[in-house]
Order: sequence, then C-alpha cells, then structure tokens
Amino acid sequence: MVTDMALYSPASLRSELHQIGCRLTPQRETILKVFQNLPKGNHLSAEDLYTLLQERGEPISLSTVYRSLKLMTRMGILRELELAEGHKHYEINQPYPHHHHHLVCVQCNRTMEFINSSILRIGIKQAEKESLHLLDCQLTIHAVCPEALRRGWPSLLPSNWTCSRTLAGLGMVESVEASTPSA
Amino acid sequence: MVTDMALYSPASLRSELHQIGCRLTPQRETILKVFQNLPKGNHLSAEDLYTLLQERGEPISLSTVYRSLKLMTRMGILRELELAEGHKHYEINQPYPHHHHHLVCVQCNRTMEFINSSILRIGIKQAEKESLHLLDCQLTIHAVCPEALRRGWPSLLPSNWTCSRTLAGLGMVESVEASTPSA
DNA sequence: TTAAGTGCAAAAGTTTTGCACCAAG
DNA sequence: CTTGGTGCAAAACTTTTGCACTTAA
Repeated sequence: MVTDMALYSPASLRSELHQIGCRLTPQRETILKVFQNLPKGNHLSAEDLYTLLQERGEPISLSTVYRSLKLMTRMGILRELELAEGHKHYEINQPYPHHHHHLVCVQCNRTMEFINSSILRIGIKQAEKESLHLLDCQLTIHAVCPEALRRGWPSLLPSNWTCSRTLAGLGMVESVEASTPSA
Repeated sequence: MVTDMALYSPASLRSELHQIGCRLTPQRETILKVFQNLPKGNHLSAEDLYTLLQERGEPISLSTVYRSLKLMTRMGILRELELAEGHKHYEINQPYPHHHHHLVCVQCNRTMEFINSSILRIGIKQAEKESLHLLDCQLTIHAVCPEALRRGWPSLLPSNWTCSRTLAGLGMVESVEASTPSA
C-alpha cells in the first residue's frame, strides 16, 4: 500500500523546519512517519493520532499533537480535512499525481476519495491570479446516500443510524434494514 | 446588492419543511431571511447569527440557532463553510450560476470568493457516479499571502498579525508594516 | 389535540494556553 | 548556552442535550 512515499525524509523535514526557525524533535519526526505510513484513504483526527501513538508507546502529549498538526498544516506538509464529523482530520499533502478530493455523505459520514487533475489546475490558476502562495486545494462534495433518502432524510432518521454504505465500508454488510439504535 | 434573491419564500420553505415532517417557525423564517439578505460574500458563524438577531431584537436562543443551521444545511438550503477560522460559517446555498468557491489565506484568514462552473460540473458527475444525491460542492483553496511569506511565515509571525490584504479588506490600508499587536 | 420546536442551563467535546522543565542546535 | 519545544493541568470555546413549556398545523 505504502509505495512511493518518501515525500519527506527526516533530513528534509529538518531543513524545512530550520528555514522557519523551528527544530526537528522526535515528536515531530514520529508524527510525520505516522502520516507517511498511513494507508491511502485514511486520515486521523488529533485524538486518533494521540491514541495511536500512545498505543505504540511513543511518548507524546495531546498538546504537542495539536501543536504539531497545526504547524505541519501551515507548512503545507499535512492537509486539514473538514469532513462531516465535527472534528478535523489530517492526512499527508500528496504531490500532484496523488492529490485527491472527497465526497462525503452528510447522513452517514462515509467518505470517498476521488482524483481529478483539473481541480488542482483551477486552484493553481486562482491562487496565481490573487498572487498567493498555494498550500492546498480540496474539493469537498456533500451528498446524501440513497438509503437515507429512501428513509425520509433529513429528519426522520435516528441520529445514530448508519446506512448500508457505511456498514459495507466496515465489512459488515448484512443487516441493511436493521437501523438498530445503540446510544 | 441583494438582487435575484427570492430563492425561498416563506411558503416554499414551509413546504420543504413539511415534506420532511418539520414545521415552519418564526425563528426558522427569520434565519432564512437573514441569509437571503446577507450581502454577497458574507457568511456567518452560529455566534454571529445569534448576536445579529439579538441586536435586532428577534427572540431566539443559541440552541435554536445551532439546531436551525444544522437542519437547513442538511436540507441543502444553507452551505457550511470550513474556512480557516476554527468555527463553521454559513451562507445561503446559491443555485448554479451564483455557486462559488473560496480562496483563504491561512495566515490572515482573509477569504476571497471565485466562480468557476467546471467545478460544479465535476461535483455533479462524481456524485452521480457514486449514485449519491448532491447537496453542495465547494472547492477550498488554502494559501498564504505574500506579506506573510515575506515575514517568514509560518512561525515568525505574532499570532495576531494581520496582513495588508486583510487591512485593505477592512478599509484601513495605511500601516502595512505596523503589525501592531492588540490582544 | 399532539407532535414538533424552543429556551434554558448543564454537559460534552475539542482546542488552546501558561508555566516550569527539557533539549536541539 | 539560548531559544524553541514539551508536558501537564487548567481554561476557553464551540456545539449538543435533557427537560419542561409553547406552539404550529
């Protein structure tokens, strides 16, 4: 899964950090490594990342996680995704051929990635026009899945309902009609 | 400024609400009216909207504001914007010719709108492909303004620094080099 | 009449910060 | 050394919720 991934070596990260008066710390290096090895299509919230590092026994605090995510996003190393889940998610900011966009079902929060190179082209042109330095450009499509529509979306669904699309994504496809509340 | 705006009359809002088992309340009508009359390019956070209504003497609670924003977003009447400011902003979801996208400076948070019809076309096609019902589709471009770059963005700037681009937007263009902290 | 909506206050999250200590360069 | 970074705990915010009371239809 993780293929042509050496976007940032520790050395190049160090040098980018130094350029702006920052230092390379073990924590920052660890975080970068996590994102570099994250399977394509995954993204982590601050909390996710913190938990994951804890489980691996990496010593890091939640504040440092937040601070690093913010810094690395501003540096253009990470991408901050605003999907429909209430907290931000992060992924590595992939270079041009792998650069992708998101389609989100606002009911079940399932996210699908897609690639479309004209979008980036539009973004580059627009940033140039305003003479800004481009960091990231992402198309987010909000949509509703057919199951939700069928059930009378938006308000008739229990808030913890999950559509079959999501269940399928989790590898548990059977009870599409079940809608079993569990909160 | 507010031109061809009668996207939703109270009656059409009522009927859309009824279709999903909801009611038209004075609060919802008021909120819709605010967004319909909002000058092009403006967007409000929940807090902004609440304050604005308070000032106008409209009786509404903050919870209702949140509840209405969520509902109207899910109905596709409003658009939830995730710009770079930590809280969500909302604007009316304009139909196809007025549909627009955003370019944001991550340093000064200034937001610029732009129109590009191919983006919507891409969004429609992608949603169709996954057989989802499209609600909204927005391209967000994150960038840094030249002033920030010149000053050694990202970390050397005081957190309350505002670039000349922003000052210009506020109609106070003089002291571009001042960077006067005020927090 | 009755199910949906509102307001209030409390709770639940998420993200930020002050400060003392630690460590990269 | 010196300045930036980290961890901890407290604080600050934004958003959600339970419940009793209203109100649209």
